[in-house]
Amino acid sequence: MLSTERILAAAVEILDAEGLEALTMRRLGLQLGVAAMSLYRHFPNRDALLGGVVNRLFAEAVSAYAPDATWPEALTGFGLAYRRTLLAHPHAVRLLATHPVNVDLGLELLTGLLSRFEAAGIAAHDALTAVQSVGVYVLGHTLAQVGTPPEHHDDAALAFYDHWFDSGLIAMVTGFERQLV
Amino acid sequence: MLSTERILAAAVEILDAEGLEALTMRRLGLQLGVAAMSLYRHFPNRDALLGGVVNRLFAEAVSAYAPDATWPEALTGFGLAYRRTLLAHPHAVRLLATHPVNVDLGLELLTGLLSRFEAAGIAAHDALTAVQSVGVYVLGHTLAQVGTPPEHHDDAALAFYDHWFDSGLIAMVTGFERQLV
DNA sequence: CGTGTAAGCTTACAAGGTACGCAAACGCCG
DNA sequence: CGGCGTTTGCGTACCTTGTAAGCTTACACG
Repeated sequence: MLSTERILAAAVEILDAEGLEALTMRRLGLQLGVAAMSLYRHFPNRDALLGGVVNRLFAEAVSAYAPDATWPEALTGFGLAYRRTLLAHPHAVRLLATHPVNVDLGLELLTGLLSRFEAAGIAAHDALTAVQSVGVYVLGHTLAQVGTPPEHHDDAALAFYDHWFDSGLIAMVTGFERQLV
Repeated sequence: MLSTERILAAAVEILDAEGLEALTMRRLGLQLGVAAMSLYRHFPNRDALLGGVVNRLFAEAVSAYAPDATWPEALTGFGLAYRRTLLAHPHAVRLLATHPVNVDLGLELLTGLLSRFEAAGIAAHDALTAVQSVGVYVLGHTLAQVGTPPEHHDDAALAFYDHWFDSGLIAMVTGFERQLV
């Protein structure tokens, strides 16, 4: 029996194993032992399906961490966890870039993190700005990393990206620390 | 007479006027008064053509500004100019996200900016980290902005994105200022 | 048992990228 | 000036992919 969940799970499998180009309706149907057109009972079109994959992965990223006590620590932890999840699904990063995460879902998933700002007396509006800034930094950075040609995928490159990521993240978080009282 | 330059210029035109989905080989040929297959004399395939568009737009962005004296000012100016160019070609932003800019071209275009770090005695390696961090922040932020559904494209939204962008950029630059002695 | 509804299937079509080989135009040489 | 190789563009055709439309099967419920 087909279900939204089963379809999305299969989609992520294909994505991870074979990349974005391989994620066609027919290929996905094959994976599920079903005809391509059957998928349209659950999604109006391919784009909606990809959107579902995006929301699923973002949820995975955010659920994978528990926010620390202070907001700078929690914010840093969010950035690290988000990056870790994205790098675990390298072929999905381009999807995240082109299919924005559902805003309401994003806010709901991030309440834990946002509450750390609230506890420090920071306006919700400023908290959101900081969290979103880190979010787009992580996405942009990961895009750059997964976009490098495969011949550069050695240990030195890994170390370079790790260091670069940390520097930028630290700069941003400390910058916000000064900015937000 | 067809040339790489003419093709890329026409591609950007179509992109700006009709969006990324409209940029097909046939449509581009039409624009140039030429058959689709003729384009393959200048590009091995569509992806290479899109890569050309990306490099062209990045060059436009970087050429559009002269770096200020101190590196924090120059870095901020770069971020602002890069964002301005991306927002001037909203349909191209997804391209920039999926087709990384040629590294050597990027470095060459950014020598002016990097020299400001050098003048302050900052290691080339650290300078690159800072510049790239701002670059991916700008791209990520612009992706988020152009990805918002059109019904939210009012003045309030514009102000929101502007403020968010500035906050994140300032945080990052001041963060690097503290980090880089 | 009859029937209505949900789940999946079959077929078919329209785009779109691009391989392949031909044709025309141009430059260079004798 | 004539021949010819090379460059530039074209026509045709093929394959892949998303998806519209309508059919079929099977199960629930009276």
